[in-house]
Amino acid sequence: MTTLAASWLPLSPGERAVAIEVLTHGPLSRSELARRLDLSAGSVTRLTKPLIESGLLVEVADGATLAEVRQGRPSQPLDIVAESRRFVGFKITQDMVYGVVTTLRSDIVARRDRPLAGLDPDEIVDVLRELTDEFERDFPGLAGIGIGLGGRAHDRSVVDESAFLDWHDVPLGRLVEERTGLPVVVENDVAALVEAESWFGAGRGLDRFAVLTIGAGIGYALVIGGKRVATAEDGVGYGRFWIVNPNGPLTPDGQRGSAVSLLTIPNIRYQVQAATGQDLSYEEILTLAAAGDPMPSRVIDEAARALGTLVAQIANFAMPQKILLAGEGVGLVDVAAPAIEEAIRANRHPRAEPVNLETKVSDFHDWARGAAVLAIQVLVLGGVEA
Amino acid sequence: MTTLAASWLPLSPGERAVAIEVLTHGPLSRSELARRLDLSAGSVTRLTKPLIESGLLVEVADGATLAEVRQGRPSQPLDIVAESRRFVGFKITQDMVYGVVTTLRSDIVARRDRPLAGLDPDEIVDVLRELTDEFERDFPGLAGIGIGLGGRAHDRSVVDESAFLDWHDVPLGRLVEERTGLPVVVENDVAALVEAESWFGAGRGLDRFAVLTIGAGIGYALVIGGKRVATAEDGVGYGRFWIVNPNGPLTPDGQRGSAVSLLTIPNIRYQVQAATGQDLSYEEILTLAAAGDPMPSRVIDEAARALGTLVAQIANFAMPQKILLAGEGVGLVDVAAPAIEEAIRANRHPRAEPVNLETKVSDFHDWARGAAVLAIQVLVLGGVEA
DNA sequence: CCTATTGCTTCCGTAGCAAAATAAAAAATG
DNA sequence: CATTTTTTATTTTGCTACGGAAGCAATAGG
Repeated sequence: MTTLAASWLPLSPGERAVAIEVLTHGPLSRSELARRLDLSAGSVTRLTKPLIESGLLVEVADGATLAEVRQGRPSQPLDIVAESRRFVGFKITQDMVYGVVTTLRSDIVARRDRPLAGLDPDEIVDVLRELTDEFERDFPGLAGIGIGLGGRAHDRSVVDESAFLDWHDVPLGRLVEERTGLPVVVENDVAALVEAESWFGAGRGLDRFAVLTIGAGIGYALVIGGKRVATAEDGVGYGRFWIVNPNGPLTPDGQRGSAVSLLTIPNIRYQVQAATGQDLSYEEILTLAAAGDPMPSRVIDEAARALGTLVAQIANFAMPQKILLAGEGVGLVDVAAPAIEEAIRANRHPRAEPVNLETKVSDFHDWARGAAVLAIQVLVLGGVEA
Repeated sequence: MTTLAASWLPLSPGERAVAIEVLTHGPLSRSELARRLDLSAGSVTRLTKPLIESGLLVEVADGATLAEVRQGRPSQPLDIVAESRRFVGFKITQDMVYGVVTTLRSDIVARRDRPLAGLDPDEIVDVLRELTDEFERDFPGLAGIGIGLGGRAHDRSVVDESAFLDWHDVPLGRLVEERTGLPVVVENDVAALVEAESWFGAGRGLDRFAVLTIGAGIGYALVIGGKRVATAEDGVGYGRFWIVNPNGPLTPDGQRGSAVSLLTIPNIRYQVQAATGQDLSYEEILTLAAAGDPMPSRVIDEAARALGTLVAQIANFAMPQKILLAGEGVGLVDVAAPAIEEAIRANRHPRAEPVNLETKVSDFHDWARGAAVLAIQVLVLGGVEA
C-alpha cells in the first residue's frame, strides 16, 4: 500500500483538483464532480481513470447510502482510500507536545502527548522523535509529519522566530527529518489550523472565510479562494493593537482595551485577579460568571461585547461568508452568547446579511491535527504553495 | 469606425483578457503580455492577430518612447485604439445630473451638467436624453451610456430602491434605452466608481483592494481578484452602524459615534452648527480647523481619528494591498493627516506592513466617469458579470 | 562577420469542452 | 405485464485553445 502510494505524486493539475475535491467532500459521483469543478463530464472520466487505476480512488457501492430513489442511471460514487496512508501532526506548546496520527481524511486515529522538560531545539526534537517512534510501532509506514507552533516559519521548514520558545532561525524541519527519516512540514500553528478548517472543516468549499482564535493569544486569518492571505503580522501575535474599547482595562499584555487585553485567557484571569485578589482558572471564572458572581460577570460581559464587536468588524470589512471562532478561549461563547450577539447587532447594519458565525472549541489535539493536514497537503498532493 | 467596432463584440475569453490588459495597462509588447497574462508567446501571437485585423489593437512605433537601449530584437508594442468609441457616463444627485463623455481608456473628453427640477423618473430620463443628444451632436456614434446613482440596482438596469430619489423598482435602463436608442448600464454609484478605479485607477492590477468613500454618506467596497464583493448592504448606506467611538457625537444620521456621524459632510456640518450656532460649509469648516479655530478643530480632529481607526480596521481585517479614500469629503486628509496617521498607528501592529493608503478627491464628474467605465466593461468587452 | 540576446512566429502534442452515443434505471403507456 | 419514453450517468468522439520547442527576425557587442 505504501509503495503504491508513491505513484500518486505526479498528479496533473486536473487530477489534483479531482483528488482534493473527493478528499475534502466525501464520496462524489463523476457527474457531481463535473458540476463542482466546472469540468465537462468527459474530462472527469478522463481524469478519474488513472486515479482509479493507481488505487487512489475507488468506486464505492452506494446502495444503502443513497436513500432517495431517483430516476435515471444511478450514479457511481468515487471515494478516496483514506486508510492508505497515515500522517503525524504535532503541536508544540510551552510545556507539552501534543501528537496525533490521522488518515488521509484527517480523522484522528491515535493521540500521544508528552511533557517538555526544556525548550532547547535538541530536547524538543528528541521528544518528537520518541513520539514518532511510538506512533510508527502502532502504524508502520507513516507518510510524513506536520509540526505547528506559535511563531513565524518560512519554507514550511525553518522557524524564523518563536517568542515562547525563544527560538531564532531554527531549521526544525531538517532536524526532525534527520532524526526520523520522514518528510516534515513546519508551520505557524494558526496557519495550520486554518488550512485544516479550510479543507476539512468549517471553511470547506467557501471562497472567503475568516478564522479568529482565542487562547493564550489572539489569532486571525483570512482565507480567500482557498488560500490564506499572508501578512507581516503572522506569528508575531494579532490583536495587541486592535483597540476595541479605548476605555477598556489595562493589562500586562496588549494596549489598553485591546482585543488581547479583553479576550485572551491570561488577561481575563489577570483582570479577575486584579479585581478580586483570587487566582482563578479560566473555567472557574466562566462558571462563576454564569452563576452571576458580579466581578467575573463584569469581566466576561466586557469580553463578550468586545468579541461581538470584533466579529462585526470582521464581517463589515472583510465580508467573509463565514467566521470561525476557535481556540481554548471560546468557552466564553457558551456563557455569554446574548451579549456577543447584542454587540454584533449594534455594530452591523440591520439589512446586512446575518453573520455566519461558527464556534469550535479546540483542544490542543485539534491544533496537532491542523499540522497533520498541512503534511497531507504538502506531501501527498504536492504543489500547495506556502 | 463605428461599424467596424461592432465586429469587436464576440471576443473569446483569451482575446478579452488581452484586450483588457492592453486597455488598462497602456501599450504592451506581445512578450510583456505573455508574462502578465501567464500565456505562452505563441498564444499571444494567435490572440492578438484577429484583434489587430479587426482594428481594436494597433502596433505602435515605440522608437522615442523606449529610451532604454536593450539588446535583442526590439519589441513591438500594441496599443488599443482608444479614440475609436465614445461612452457617456452620468451621475445623478439630488439636484444635478453630471455627465461626461470618455474614450475607451476612460479619458474624459467632454463634461456637461444640468440642474434637476424634479426627481420623477420621467423628468430625469428627459434630462438624460437632452444631455445625450447634446453629446451626440459633438461626438456622433456614441457607443453606450452608464448611469450611477446612490441606491440599489440589479441586472445593471433596474433601480430597486433609491432613498434620495424616493424610487422603487424603476426600470431606468430600459427607459433611457427607449429614449436614446443607445445601450444603457445602470449601477450603484460607489460600485461604478470602484470599477473605474479597479480598471484604470488606484486598484489597477491589484488582487485585494478596498475603497472607502466619504461624502454625503459613507461608501465601502472590497475588490478581490478584480471583482467587487457584493453584499446585502450595498446601496443602503454603509457606516451607520460602524461604531468607531461609543462616546462620540450623536447626530441626526447614524448611531452615536458611528462612522456616518463622525465623518460625513452633513454630520460634520451639523456638529459644528450644534456647537457654534454657525451654519458653515464643509470647506469653511476645514479652513477654520486648519487655522486652529477651536470648535471646528475639535470636530475635524475627532473625524480624523475616526478615519484613521477605520482605515486601520480595514487593513487589519480585510488585508487589502491598497486602500483608496475617495469622495467629496476627503479634504479632511489635507487638513488632518497627522491625526489620521496617528490613529492608524495606534490601531495596528508596529510590525504589520504599513497601510498603503491613497487619497483621491473626487468631484461628481469622477463619479460620472465611473459610470462610463461600467458601460465600457459591459458593452464593449462584454461578459463582465454583475 | 560572428555570437549572444531578445521578440515574435510556426508547428505539434495535449487537455479541455461540446455533442453524440451508450448505459441504466424509473415512469408512463398500451 | 411488456414496451416505450423519460431521465440521469457515463463514455466516446471530434474540435479548439493552450503550452512547449524549434525556428526566424532584429538588434547589440565583440
